[in-house]
Amino acid sequence: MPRPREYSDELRQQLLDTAARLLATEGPQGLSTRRVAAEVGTSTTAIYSLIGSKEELVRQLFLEGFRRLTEHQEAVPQTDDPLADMLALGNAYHQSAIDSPYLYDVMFGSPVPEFTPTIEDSAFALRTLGMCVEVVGRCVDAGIFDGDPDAIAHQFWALIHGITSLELRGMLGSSAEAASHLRSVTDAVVVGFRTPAADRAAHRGS
Amino acid sequence: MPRPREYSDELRQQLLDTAARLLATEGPQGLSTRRVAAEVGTSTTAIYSLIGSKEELVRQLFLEGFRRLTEHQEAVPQTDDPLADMLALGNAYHQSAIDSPYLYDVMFGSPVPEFTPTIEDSAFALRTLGMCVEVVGRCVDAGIFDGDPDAIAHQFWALIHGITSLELRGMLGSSAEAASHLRSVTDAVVVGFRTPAADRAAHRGS
DNA sequence: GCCATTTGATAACGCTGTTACATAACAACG
DNA sequence: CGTTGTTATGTAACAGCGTTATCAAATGGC
Repeated sequence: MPRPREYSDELRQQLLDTAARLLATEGPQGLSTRRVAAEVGTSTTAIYSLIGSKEELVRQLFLEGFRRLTEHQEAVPQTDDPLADMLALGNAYHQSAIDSPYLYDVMFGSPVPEFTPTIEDSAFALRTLGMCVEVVGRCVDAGIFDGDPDAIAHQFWALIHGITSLELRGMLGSSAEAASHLRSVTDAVVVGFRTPAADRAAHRGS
Repeated sequence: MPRPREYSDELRQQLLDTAARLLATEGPQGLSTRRVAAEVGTSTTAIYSLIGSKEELVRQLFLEGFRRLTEHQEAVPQTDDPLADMLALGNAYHQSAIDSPYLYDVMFGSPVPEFTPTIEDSAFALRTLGMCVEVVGRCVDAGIFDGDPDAIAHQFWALIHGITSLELRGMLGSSAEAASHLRSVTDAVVVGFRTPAADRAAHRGS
């Protein structure tokens, strides 16, 4: 009875791909429902039938960003030196962000007012940390670090994110300077993670 | 000959204050030229005559944010323990951000698509670091840290910003957990800054 | 061939930032 | 005192946005 579907999964994917491309090349300003639909050669109705809303469209970009980040992390070869592996993971994270600045902004900023991540979105994003927690765990097992792997992984992540975020906003000077800061501060914090937490606390205010 | 001005500096300030209030209470979504003008009891024309554009309006909030941040930093009493002073500065920074999350987002995110900071804006923002550089310099002079005060200050800043930014996006758990991370990672990095950079580099990959 | 049903583009609604226009208010001059 | 010139500033329009109601087109079953 019904007219066969023409809104296919393929069209849905085309919309998402076009949205990702527009975001990457023109930034959040270029990402409008009309524009996306026009590029694909359909109407905005397709977005509402196949995706639901602009909020949902951007959410898909957000999730895709973390999927790609996870892939990049998993592509980092693991060796028998867990500390080197962790630093390599940090560098891969940093490079991913520099390669896709607008996407990184969707993941950690709010450049599109329509979309703000929900608790579930954040929970999904946090899974990206899994690999980091694992490698930190290996560092602890090897006696290189002292402390809770989960906590250390979060803190290492925050450090890399802090450098990356400021660099993307041009607040750390040239990319060479930013890279230097990244190297120096990761080296510094790694030294701190080597030291038992009790000793570190004792140093405070001395 | 000309009609005397009725657009006073006072009206301009009212517009800016109202914009700041709307941003703080309702977020970027509540910040529209019509809304701001209506709250003050004038028309949008006032914004364009006295401020110029929405971009300029948000820029003023951006600059005001850094001015207030500087004030908060300067309110931190300095003692004869430079390391304690630096940690206090970091805590003040963190608290400022937590107290005004939307404003912090304007300063370091791009929640209002119309406004993106220029080089000059970023340069102004960087002056906030002055106090941090100074206190790090005192740490170096006291033999507590080893390295370039400017670089260490930037890295310390990035660390605090990284924790703060992730916390504001709900990615570090409860505020208690975030505070714990902040404490732990600052302790760790301080230990690293104590160690000469050459030694730190030597540790890498070992 | 006709009907029931679904598809999906058109067009509208309300919002946004921005601006052209018109009105209103005032200072200076004859 | 009235006219003129200049400026202030509200009104209303424009273009764009996200969203949705509407309606013509298309199709499988009878």
